[in-house]
Amino acid sequence: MLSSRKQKILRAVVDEYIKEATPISSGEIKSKYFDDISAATIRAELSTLEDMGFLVQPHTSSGRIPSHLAYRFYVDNFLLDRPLGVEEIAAIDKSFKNKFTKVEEIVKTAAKVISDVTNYTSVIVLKNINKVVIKEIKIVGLDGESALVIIITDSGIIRDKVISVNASDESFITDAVKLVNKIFAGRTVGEIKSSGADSRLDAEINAFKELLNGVMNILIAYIDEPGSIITEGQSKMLEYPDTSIEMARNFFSLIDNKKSVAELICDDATDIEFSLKIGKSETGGIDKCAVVSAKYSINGKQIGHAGVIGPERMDYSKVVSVLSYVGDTINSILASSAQDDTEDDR
Amino acid sequence: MLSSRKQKILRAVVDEYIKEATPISSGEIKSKYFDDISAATIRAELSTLEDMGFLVQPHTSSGRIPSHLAYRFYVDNFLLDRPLGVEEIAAIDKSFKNKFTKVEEIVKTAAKVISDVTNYTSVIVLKNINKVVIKEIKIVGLDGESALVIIITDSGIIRDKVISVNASDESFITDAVKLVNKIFAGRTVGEIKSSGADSRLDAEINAFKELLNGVMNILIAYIDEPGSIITEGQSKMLEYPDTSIEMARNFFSLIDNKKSVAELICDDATDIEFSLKIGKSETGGIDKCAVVSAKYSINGKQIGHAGVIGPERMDYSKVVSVLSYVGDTINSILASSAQDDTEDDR
DNA sequence: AATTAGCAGTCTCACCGTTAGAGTGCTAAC
DNA sequence: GTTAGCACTCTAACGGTGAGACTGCTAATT
Repeated sequence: MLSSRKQKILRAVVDEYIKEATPISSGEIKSKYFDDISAATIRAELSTLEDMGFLVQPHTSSGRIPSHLAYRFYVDNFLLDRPLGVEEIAAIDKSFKNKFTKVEEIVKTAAKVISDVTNYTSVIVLKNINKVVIKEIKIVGLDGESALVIIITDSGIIRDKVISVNASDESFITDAVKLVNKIFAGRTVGEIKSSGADSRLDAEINAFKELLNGVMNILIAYIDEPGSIITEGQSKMLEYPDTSIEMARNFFSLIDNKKSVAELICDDATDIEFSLKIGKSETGGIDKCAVVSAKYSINGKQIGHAGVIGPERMDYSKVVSVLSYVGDTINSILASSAQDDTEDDR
Repeated sequence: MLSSRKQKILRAVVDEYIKEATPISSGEIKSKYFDDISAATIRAELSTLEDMGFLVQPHTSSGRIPSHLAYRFYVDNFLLDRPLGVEEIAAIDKSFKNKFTKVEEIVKTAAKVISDVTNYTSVIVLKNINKVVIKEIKIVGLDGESALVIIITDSGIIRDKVISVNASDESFITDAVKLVNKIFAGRTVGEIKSSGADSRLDAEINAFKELLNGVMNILIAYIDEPGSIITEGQSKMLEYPDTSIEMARNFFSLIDNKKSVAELICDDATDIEFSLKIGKSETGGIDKCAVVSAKYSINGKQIGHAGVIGPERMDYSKVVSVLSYVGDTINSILASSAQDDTEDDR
């Protein structure tokens, strides 16, 4: 275990480095953090902290910079739930004051505000959950050649998409709606995909085969999608003076690959609410970067993950506070409208 | 006017520089482009081309690199309609083989394929045209508290959005639809915005005031939006080895500002189909970058602009070919479905 | 045993000078 | 008008040097 003085010094190095992005010397720490001990003593401590793997010296006569171990220790031990400032809370609340109904809108807003308030790139990954229950399917004929299919579930509209049909007359659509709801309503999307349409209805189905296939395809596409990924503020990473062109390249080539972004943000390994990945090995190859992500849920049902990607020297406390406040806000918006639903399945 | 030999030399410098991104020497040009004249002669020509402002020497003893004037001359004189390769055509055709109905989907696909095939960042700006005529408005009640409003115009669905209503019973919606269509159908969005709802209907309107306002707001929001801007392949810019961190910063800070991107891509000043902006002064501040953009229209009606942003040393011919092929493809997809519409208003 | 002042040692950074090489501009000859 | 040849210029790379920033060590101090 680290002596409390070592901890204080380690914390000082990380705090200063996060602020300055330059190696920190013993003298600097002495003048800003300690009145009672000398720079020499701090030097001795720094030296052992380096031996323990927490600090790194770019070269013999420079100050120390934190290793990922140091950041790790920092977030594990010093991460305080620093309350957000009034302007930050105001900014977040303001973004959410509109009424939303489509999940995508809320998520987009959340991604934007997270990025704006933290000044880092934000990512939200929305799970397409098998377990979502279809409440009702509406079909609106458009022009005799195509129709808009609206799929309403217990968590709102999950999809509305145009399919092509040969709708001869008005009643065709009305009948189709009845049939489609008879088949799909009340079941979960997962169920439908695995079991297919109910075979006992074959006779009825034949008449509406084309339309039914269209709806089926929408549902299957929904499940098969990796989930929607929303990224905001990609350019934020470039605003930090110590971002090199290589870092930028690594960062953007990862960001452009939706699959790896999703993997990075969706950390289901642990049960804890927040996941912090620091450094090359933990972030899937972006050196000097870190990822903070949180599980988001509504009424206890997990709906996705939200996260922030930024430089290793990141304001972790702020990011965690923002992620958690935005998560609470979303929850309170959506929970109210879904309260009358089924019981929690925790 | 430039002698044909000067033109050949200028073209050689630009071609080589686009390939190599390094200053081009007289010897290089001699060996790759000329058998009949000596390097010394080429040197003399290079020197006068520099005096004329077409070439720049990074330092006295280096080769020449093109100035924007050179690129400008190059695109004005040497830009040939190089036909696309089979794989490129195949890639584009493949992306468009699905059936689309929402304009956004097509545009997203187009942006993606343009970026993929050219390897530059692509931008599409879609105009929200006042002149679009509302064919029909459909309203689908969802849960007694909210309803989905679908606005269908002569160019397809332009918007579907959830609004909140207090729909007491089924017939309320049915009546509302009748009223809404009575008021809005057949008029253009621009008209509606400027004139508001028809005041003679005031009595009828009162009952549906809330709902009507909701629809009105959707239409107004549509007009007031600067038009949707879709950007794809932002990271492509970083893939070029001569992209510096400053270039990247300039580039991304511009890209993040939707308004200036739109201004850059939407060049209505000239009547010509393609617009090429090269260098800092023409591109709104991104040094060493160029923008190629094209007007896109359907059935002769202009619907927006598509463009590519990349390094000044860009494969202009390829970009122009791709933009024009994609434009034709979109046109042929959408024109067919809208053929039965009103006559062209050119 | 921990702390500290003092000092030597080490490394970077910014200069400078040098050299090799690349490429030009000029000149005189064709 | 063209060209060969050469002097000239500039860069990039390398090594050396001195100032400055910190450290690590040691010996004295508490």
